[in-house]
Amino acid sequence: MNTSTRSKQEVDRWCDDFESLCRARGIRVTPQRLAVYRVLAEDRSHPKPESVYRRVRERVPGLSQATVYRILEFLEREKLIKRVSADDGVGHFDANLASHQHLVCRVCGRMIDVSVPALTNARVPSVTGFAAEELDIRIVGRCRQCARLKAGRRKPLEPSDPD
Amino acid sequence: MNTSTRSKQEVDRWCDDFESLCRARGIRVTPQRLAVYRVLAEDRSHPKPESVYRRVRERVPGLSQATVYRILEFLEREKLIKRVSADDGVGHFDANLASHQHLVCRVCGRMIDVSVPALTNARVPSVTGFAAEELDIRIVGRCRQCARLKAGRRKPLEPSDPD
DNA sequence: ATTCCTGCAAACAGTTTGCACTACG
DNA sequence: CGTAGTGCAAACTGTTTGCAGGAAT
Repeated sequence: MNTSTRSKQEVDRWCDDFESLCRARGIRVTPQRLAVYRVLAEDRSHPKPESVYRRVRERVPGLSQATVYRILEFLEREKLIKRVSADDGVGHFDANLASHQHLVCRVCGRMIDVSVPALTNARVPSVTGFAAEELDIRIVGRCRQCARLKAGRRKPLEPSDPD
Repeated sequence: MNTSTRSKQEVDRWCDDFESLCRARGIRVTPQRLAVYRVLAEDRSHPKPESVYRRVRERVPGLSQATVYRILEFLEREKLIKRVSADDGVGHFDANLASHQHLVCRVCGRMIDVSVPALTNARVPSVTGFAAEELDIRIVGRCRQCARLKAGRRKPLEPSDPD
């Protein structure tokens, strides 16, 4: 099983839920929004806007980059997707709203979903003077491929979306 | 006490350590590097390159932005400072290498150091096929100021470096 | 003296915006 | 039909790079 995609049936279900949730909330459902959401639902690799754009465009030819940015920002504001924190300075998005953590390779930047029970169940600490809502946990290290390489090479693999 | 600065004596000590560590490692010590490091040591607010530039420039007049970027990247590579993950798409840096967490306000973006024992002591989980090295934990919520404001206002306060 | 660092300015990459047009509900 | 969404292109912000001169060891 390819770890960076989801099964078609799961994706279909997510998209159906997405569509009904939008309608219920009075959010307009456009082909562009549906397509952006679907690409995110299919892709576990936390793609960047540019990569979302490339893939959505194959299905919605006229699509413009600006629209992708606007949709991603909008869906994030509506809490229908999440923006995941990364230190490469570019946005990464995730349709998986369930509590989980990310393995982050410090060499290639790849980000892989995991769910470590001890962390998923960790209580959000109470801190005075701060309304803590959730924990965002990244496990930083080296992925299998990068761990093999001897130090020295700078960028053995391209970041998150190699395609 | 101002939570976003460190005492002069502590800063001096950090800078001394920094300088001797550089000499020991054969890293050239330039006024620019020293000044960038000092600004980071003084500032607990995880400043962006632009804000580091502004402050360092007051002390090193000729300084160019490119140099700040180069120094930040260099110091990070040498593990003398850390780049902290943020989702505003711009780099944020931290001279505090001790294990700690960040409170991140989802409204204004402010990032505050905390050390929650339960999290600081959390064991780095072992994940097959991944050489896990450290945990990067962000506690996301609303800071005191932003928690007070009723929903509606978009950006009550400016992100991390208001000055 | 040699090697590495810095300043400058231009190039770049990612993201945002104004405006006219289109389409969802 | 009205409002909100989209496409296009230009503007912007943050960051990187090439090169010539300068400084640290």
